[in-house]
Amino acid sequence: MKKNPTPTIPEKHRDFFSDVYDVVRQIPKGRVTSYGAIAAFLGTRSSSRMVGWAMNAAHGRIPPVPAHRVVNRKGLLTGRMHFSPPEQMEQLLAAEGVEIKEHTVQHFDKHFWDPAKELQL
DNA sequence: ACGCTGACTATTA
DNA sequence: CTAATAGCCAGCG
Repeated sequence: MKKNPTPTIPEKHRDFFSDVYDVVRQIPKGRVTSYGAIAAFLGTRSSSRMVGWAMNAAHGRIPPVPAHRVVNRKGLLTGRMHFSPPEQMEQLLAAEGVEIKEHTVQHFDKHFWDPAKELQL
């Protein structure tokens, strides 16, 4: 245990970053997850926005963070506009076997990967 | 210091 | 199903 995951007192939000990146990097190929799932796994369920914020800082990070595998709870690739070419995100997902239509993950529940259930600690 | 914005989600109508 | 509202918190003008 790192410390109390209190959302109001992230003494070192850096831990939050590390945790987010660690989880995202463990997403299996061809799977996707949501910001809320990661946030809930970290204990900051309500701070799902902070996950996206962490993702924004994930660019240029090594080892690389597969941020393209993280979408919102509807399966919509809301973060596509933050990639070099916005279409890169769905392109990467498509290359991993994830069907994308109208910037949205098809069969989202099927490709969904929940760290709290699959990773389990 | 104050208000607005944003890679979000859950609840309520 | 959609629309509006609240909660969340770092960053920026």
